[in-house]
Amino acid sequence: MDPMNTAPASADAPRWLTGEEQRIWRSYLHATTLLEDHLDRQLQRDAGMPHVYYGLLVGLAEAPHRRLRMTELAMKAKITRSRLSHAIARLEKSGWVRREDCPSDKRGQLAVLTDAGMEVLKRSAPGHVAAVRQALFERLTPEQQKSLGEIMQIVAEGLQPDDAGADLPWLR
Amino acid sequence: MDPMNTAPASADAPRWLTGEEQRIWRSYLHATTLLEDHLDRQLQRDAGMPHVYYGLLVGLAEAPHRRLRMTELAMKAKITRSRLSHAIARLEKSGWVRREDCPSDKRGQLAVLTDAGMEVLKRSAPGHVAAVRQALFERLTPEQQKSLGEIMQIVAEGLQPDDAGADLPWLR
DNA sequence: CCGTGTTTGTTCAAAATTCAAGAAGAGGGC
DNA sequence: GCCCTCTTCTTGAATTTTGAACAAACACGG
Repeated sequence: MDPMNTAPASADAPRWLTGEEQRIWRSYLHATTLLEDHLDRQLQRDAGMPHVYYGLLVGLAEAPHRRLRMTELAMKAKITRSRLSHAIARLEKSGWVRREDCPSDKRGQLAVLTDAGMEVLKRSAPGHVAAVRQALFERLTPEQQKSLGEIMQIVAEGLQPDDAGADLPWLR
Repeated sequence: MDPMNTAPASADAPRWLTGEEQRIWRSYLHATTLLEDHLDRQLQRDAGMPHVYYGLLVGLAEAPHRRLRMTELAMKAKITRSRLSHAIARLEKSGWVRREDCPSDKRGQLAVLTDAGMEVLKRSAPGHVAAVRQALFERLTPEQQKSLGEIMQIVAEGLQPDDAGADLPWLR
């Protein structure tokens, strides 16, 4: 009846994590930071860019005509437009991306993957995939892989900026 | 018999991710970046520091006498000593940590959690735990939580700098 | 005690990220 | 048209992170 009764946000007696939850959370933190660092170093060494930037090139390579509006690319990569602006500037300086004006919207910019960008992707993709494989998939059973996919899907959905009000169902 | 036969590293025909593996990997990337951003903003707003810094305070709070050698703290938090140096400098400027010389090793430094640091921890912990709960645990079944713990444990173990040569068992 | 190699922690500069602010265009309503 | 609001993207400054280089102290074989 009373929504405040079932979700006391953060007031009153805080509900701490149980010992088991703490172990899970710590494992999560350790695994994710170690993996991200690992891939960052691998790509910095082999491709000359951090993991996020690599992800941007992949996003462009998959898009029709290898180009995407800034906002779309930002959403696809789950980063802010500001961050993307800086990132694209850097990738442009490296010659892997160029900007184009959007014909239909004079405010808009298209990020376009250059041939050089496609090249560096082709060249570094195998090593990157191998790293992901070795760090993640090779260590997990098929069941664990499936489970991981479901779990991450759920978590991601719960955090989409779009679904911001998802925890206020009575306002929908 | 021949180790090279079972692990062609990254040469020759690269073994790409299957469609299902790609979905899993993307979900992983989206979930982890969204969650880390979410917690970073939450803590920046409520505690005035990013998530990693908060983790450092927690690490100190758990340590005997609320103090830890720099290297130990760095290992506990899975970050480099360089990064830790900067972070501690910042936390020191905020008054939440202070440095002490290590008695037994003149090279060493101890990072010590101050009372003010303990205060900010106490004050912001409930909100942080609530955020973790809401973003992660509340959305997963007990089985999924258990599975997540096991998976992350495995991944983390595989990336520990200590275990660097774990994929070269014949050298052990 | 003297070298030699390692560990510890810091520093610098360069790179990356965040946040707030802002310019410029789009999209209506009137 | 005009006004108002929202969207798009960029910018600049401050913060954070990285990687290499470094000094100081340790460890230890000789």
